Amino acid sequence: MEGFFQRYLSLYRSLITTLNELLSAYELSYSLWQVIYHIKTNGPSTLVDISARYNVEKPTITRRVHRLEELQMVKQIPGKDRREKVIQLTELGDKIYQECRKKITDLEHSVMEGIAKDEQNAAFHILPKIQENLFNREGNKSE
Amino acid sequence: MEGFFQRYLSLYRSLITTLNELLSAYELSYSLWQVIYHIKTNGPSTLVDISARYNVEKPTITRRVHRLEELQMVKQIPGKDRREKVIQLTELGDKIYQECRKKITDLEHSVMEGIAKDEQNAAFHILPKIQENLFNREGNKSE
DNA sequence: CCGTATAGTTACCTTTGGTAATAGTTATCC
DNA sequence: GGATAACTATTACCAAAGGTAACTATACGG
Repeated sequence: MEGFFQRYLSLYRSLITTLNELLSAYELSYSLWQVIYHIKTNGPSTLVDISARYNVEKPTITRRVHRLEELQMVKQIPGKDRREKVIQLTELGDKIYQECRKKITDLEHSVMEGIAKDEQNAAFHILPKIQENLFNREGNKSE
Repeated sequence: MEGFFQRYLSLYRSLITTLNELLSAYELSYSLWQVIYHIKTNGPSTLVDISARYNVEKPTITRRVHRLEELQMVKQIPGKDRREKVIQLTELGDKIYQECRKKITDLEHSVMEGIAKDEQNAAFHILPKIQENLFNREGNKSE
């Protein structure tokens, strides 16, 4: 499958730019959206949860959460552990989630226009498999 | 196809990190690799050629080319036009291209292990179509 | 109780890319 | 032919995103 990476990576810039433009209407970017999405999907979460989920360092998530607090889309409450802070959506955050979710889903549909359903499914299935293969290869290298 | 973007973008970080690690052995990154790849594929090129190809601003390419010059993988010669500088690979640049090309192709293969050929083909075909759909959507918006 | 692990933060740095302005060169068109 | 526009490349400045190291505060295990 020579040239696959090129095609894959070529799409990236277009896609992330479009998403960021779409989200900028709410003063968001895709990286901030990820936090909102994770909380919405997994319920109130800690910084460590989120950083583990996206395989990103903690300070990166600290920053994102602070930004979302400024935007009043998220608030932190103490966890059971006095170290922990549990991050949850505010009402505003939830409202904005709904709106963005809709727009992103629309975009997901419009981007697939004219593409056969079975091709869409193939691509959908293949992506996590590639990621797994990548991960395994990484593992092997450090043995 | 809900969740497609998430899957797509989740793979991105893993992939670009792996590629950058692979290329770091040659003091390269994927963004520098693009320049080498373009010259190798399209022959000696100007800055404008490259920036148009990757849809990236000219100063960005100026920087990449300067970096590649430092690494002595690329050199600039005057074009027919006294404004133009034509960028071409040095012998070293060509040698490194060959080595990286091989490693990247190996990676492309290993990442597809255990994935049916027709699924691979579907994904391969779908990516440019998605990009085109994105592009058309962009176009419509500014009308 | 003390050493270690964990959650989160802060300060600093790197990579990557964009925008605006500019110099030098060529094209165009009255 | 000369003014004006267009084009190539560069420079300086800025922004987004993420990483590392060091630190604070708290929890836990023996």
